[in-house]
Amino acid sequence: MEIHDLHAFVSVVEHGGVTRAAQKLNRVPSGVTTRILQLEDRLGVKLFLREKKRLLLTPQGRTLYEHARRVLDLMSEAERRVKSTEPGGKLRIGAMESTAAVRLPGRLAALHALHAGMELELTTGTSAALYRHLLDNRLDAIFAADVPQDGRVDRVSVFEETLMVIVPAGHGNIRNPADIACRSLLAFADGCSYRERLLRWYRAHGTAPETVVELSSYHAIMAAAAAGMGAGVVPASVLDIFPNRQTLAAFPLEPDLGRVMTELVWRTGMFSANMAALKNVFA
Amino acid sequence: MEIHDLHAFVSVVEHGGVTRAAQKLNRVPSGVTTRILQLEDRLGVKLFLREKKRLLLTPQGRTLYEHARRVLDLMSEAERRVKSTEPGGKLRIGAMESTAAVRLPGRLAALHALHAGMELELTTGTSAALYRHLLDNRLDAIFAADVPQDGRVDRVSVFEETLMVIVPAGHGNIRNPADIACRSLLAFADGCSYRERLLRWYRAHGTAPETVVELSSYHAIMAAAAAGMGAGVVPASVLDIFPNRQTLAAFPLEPDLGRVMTELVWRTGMFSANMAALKNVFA
DNA sequence: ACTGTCGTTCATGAAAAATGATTAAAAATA
DNA sequence: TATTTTTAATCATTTTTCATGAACGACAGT
Repeated sequence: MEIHDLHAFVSVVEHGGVTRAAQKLNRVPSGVTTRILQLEDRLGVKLFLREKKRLLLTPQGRTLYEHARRVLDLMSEAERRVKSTEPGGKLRIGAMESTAAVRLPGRLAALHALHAGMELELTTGTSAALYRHLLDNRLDAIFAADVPQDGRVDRVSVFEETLMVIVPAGHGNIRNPADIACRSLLAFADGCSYRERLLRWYRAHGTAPETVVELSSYHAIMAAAAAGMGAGVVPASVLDIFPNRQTLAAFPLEPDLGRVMTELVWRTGMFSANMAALKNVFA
Repeated sequence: MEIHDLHAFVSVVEHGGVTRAAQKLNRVPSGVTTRILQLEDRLGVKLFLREKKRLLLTPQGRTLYEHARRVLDLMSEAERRVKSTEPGGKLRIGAMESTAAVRLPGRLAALHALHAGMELELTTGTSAALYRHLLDNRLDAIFAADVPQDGRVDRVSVFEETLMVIVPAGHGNIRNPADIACRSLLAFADGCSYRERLLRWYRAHGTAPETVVELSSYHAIMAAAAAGMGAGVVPASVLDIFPNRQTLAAFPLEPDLGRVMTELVWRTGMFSANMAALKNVFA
């Protein structure tokens, strides 16, 4: 039961005869006959009732026809979709928590409005985790920071974030880690590139936070910082949407560590129509 | 894009490699590789990204996979259904008006209850019209009377009807056409075997009705007869379900013409599982 | 009786596919 | 580090499959 056979069969049914079917298929009638006969033989079922010189579809033939028609339609649909340069179907996007919260909602909505056929799947995670998933082919594109140089991926810069050290309101100015009154560091899960940057900053000044408290959302970090649990680090854009902004004091990290590029990264050779549409919206 | 190719492709995707796919397909790996490469070539699209002897599905590959999976499922479903000896799918039944009204409802309901997968399509018409449709393969089975002997069809007797000549209540006994006081004959459309039988009866007695009024339902015929418009002929079974039975007088036609066998008829060689189920309910 | 149409049968040549051996590169193991 | 396995790809060869064209038989319409 190959597509070729079904094509011949369907053509015979729809054109009501081997000869006309053969013409439509640009084939010789005897070949079409052989196809049908072979099909009947393999299925062990009579597809047509031969009467005089006419072919009458048997009930089994009708059953096969109905299915064959759907199969052929589905096949051409498949070919169309695979070859299509139009966006459509699933696109698995990964993003850092902060990016997902501040940068993506508006533009992803715009993307969806532009290409209704696209199904966007958004997963959040740390830059490191996202990058692993990209390499494992579990994500099609990620928004991440500090992604290592790697020949297997292509990238384009999309946002620049400014990292802010946050402490309770009233805290004095912060120029280096020693200025931070809080001993605890409030941070995101391991693998978070912002946390990594802050720790680099500590190390650069020959020190380290006493303890690190891992929290699972930026809102939690900011709320904890406001409550005096410790110092945290968040992008300025995230800080801007924090409802109780006035409960926090915030100081920019020194530029070489505090200016972070968020990149849109995808696997080289995996630049699909969906990827193009995504890139278009952001870059 | 043949089914064979799709099989190889989905197997590679699902087993994550050419080697394992080849094992599952009882084929040699090199053949599977060639298949995939050919598929990519014909589609003009990279299905896999080759990275360090590993195959990673591209977005286009994923699109194809999703469709291919459905195609293969549909194919096996088709094969299953075609080979199946279980009733299911459409069965196009034709019946005379009288049979459809009196004999079929109960048993067709039973048939449907027995095989929920069957879709019964009932068409009514005269025996002659039904027979034509059967030969044209527009019906799968018919309930009809006086179907000609014909090597192209098989048959089985299912009901015996007794034809009754009906006239307004109070009419005297009827033994031959001359006894009928009414000049008009109320009859079904041309091609109705009952009407034909009644006319044969007239001819056998060397006479003919003055005029024939064609009506489109047995209820109309009985109502018209009750109103004195003319004489009609209906099966006793139909007469039994007429609401105003007492407004009519009815006399059986002489047995050789008045006893009519209704047969279930189908085309030789078209005895499907559905037909078997139908026959089982009636014979 | 003639003519044209239709589906089928058959032998033949051409195209396509599976195979097995081989290679190159990477991963697993010692 | 060295060795063994595993993996996908390439190539020549064999096998299988398919389309072709000619011939045939059965019918339909003038």
